[in-house]
Amino acid sequence: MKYTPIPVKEVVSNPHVGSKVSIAGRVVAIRRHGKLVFVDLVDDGVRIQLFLTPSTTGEEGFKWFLDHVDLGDFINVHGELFYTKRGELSVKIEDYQLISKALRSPPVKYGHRIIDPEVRYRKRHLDIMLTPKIRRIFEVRFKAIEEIRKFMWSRGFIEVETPILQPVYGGAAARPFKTYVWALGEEWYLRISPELYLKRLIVAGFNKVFEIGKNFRNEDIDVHHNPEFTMMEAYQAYADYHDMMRLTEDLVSTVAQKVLGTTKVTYPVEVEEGKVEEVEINLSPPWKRIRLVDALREYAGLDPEKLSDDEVKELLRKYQLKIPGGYDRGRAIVKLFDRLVGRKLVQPTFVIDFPASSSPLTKPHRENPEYAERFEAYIAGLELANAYTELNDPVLQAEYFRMEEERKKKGDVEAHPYDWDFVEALEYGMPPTGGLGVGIDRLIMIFTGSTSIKEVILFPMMKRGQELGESGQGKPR
RNA sequence: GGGCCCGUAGCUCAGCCUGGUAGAGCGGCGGGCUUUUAACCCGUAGGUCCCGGGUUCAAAUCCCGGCGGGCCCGCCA
Repeated sequence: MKYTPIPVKEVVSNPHVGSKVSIAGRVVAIRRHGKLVFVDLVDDGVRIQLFLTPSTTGEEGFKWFLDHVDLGDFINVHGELFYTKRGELSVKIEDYQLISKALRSPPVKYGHRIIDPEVRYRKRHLDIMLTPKIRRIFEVRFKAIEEIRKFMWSRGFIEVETPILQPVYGGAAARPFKTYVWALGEEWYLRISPELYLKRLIVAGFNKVFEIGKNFRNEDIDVHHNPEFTMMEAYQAYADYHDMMRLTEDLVSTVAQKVLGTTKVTYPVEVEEGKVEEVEINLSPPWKRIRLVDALREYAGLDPEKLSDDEVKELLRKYQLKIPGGYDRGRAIVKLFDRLVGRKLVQPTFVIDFPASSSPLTKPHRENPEYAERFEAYIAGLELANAYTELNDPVLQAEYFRMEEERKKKGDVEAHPYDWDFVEALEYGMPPTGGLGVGIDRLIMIFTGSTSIKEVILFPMMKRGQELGESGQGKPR
């Protein structure tokens, strides 16, 4: 190329009118007015207008441009910066080269939304290319992940990587994806959580670790769930779930401030039956803390501590809730909470102290062993985070694993498998530890006001479609 | 897993109820236009009506099955 292009972003942020610039980008609009042509060029998400006439490029260059440059092509441009009569910063093209050809024209005009969600998600390159608002969602996502790392590093956490392929899955209640390792001749799993490996690192003597990565859960796909999703998990020695609550609210509010410039966001919430409104959500600490049983009392008018088992079972029937692996009072109460309360928690709320039997990796509550020192953080009705004071007693952990095995035998496909290796690790001694998992995709939903997780995942899982080939989007030229 | 809705030109959609020559706008292409920016004006081309089967003299339209998508419910501690 004759000239080395500089980013359009630099040109736009500090325009030296009258100087010559060399830029490159994709042609997204051509407006022809006889012998006077305006072109919109986009480079790395930044748009600038180009201007050409036979007098700027020469008759031949002018004609060649109109004959050969199409929407979607990349061109390299050299020319003078000036303002048009309407006051728009533009580059007067003196020289240009076609540097890459688009064989399909874009399906919609730049700046417009692609309507069909199937096209948007399957051909995300088009969605992002043509719709700056969509690109913005992902800019928020990538910046937020960067700021999460900076925050964790600043708190002294080290970032680690643990296995995604695991011989025994664990750390959550979920069905796994299976895979096969030819080298070993064994069936392995994609992780449903990094939890048990991260706790091994606490056993190893690292005091503060975190990992950002994909988890895989073989479950249904809906507006809140994608089978592969991104979690940030953190573990801190000598900490408990109260410390994790402070860490969570500091993390979310700090990252929001850095990325969005504010700790207030708006999100569409169903304020009453069938009526959705944009509600302002304040992410500043401290967040509300409420015991799970109190939340049921406050938001659903139920008092789990006074209900008999028969009454709990009746409520399960009423709301058509099932407990896989057989009735368990604690799990039933959590189910009722999920069904009746979760979606009502719009402002940031820590729901704390879960029934012990629902939380097999959590340390029993220091004052009442019927409960576990666990919380879930809710924002906009979304479960954003899950955390607890980690169970570091290998004897009790082994007992919980045995109970999970029993549940699995009774048909709970999501019960934990027994992880002997993890129990053995605990037997070498693990300090008191607080652990936290934050759903990154859901955090980005909250930051961007997105009501579907697909909006914040670059390539959400979709069923195999037909090969569109020549009938695909954008007409082949 | 259950319910409802959708699939027609590159895009957005009408036509379907009540069977009879496949339409519009935008985009494309050609022409006009010297400060536009969803430019404008004139002209023009463009179809696997999602796929398969059935009914019928005749199916985009009616019926059955399938595929894909969306929303809701269940499930997701």
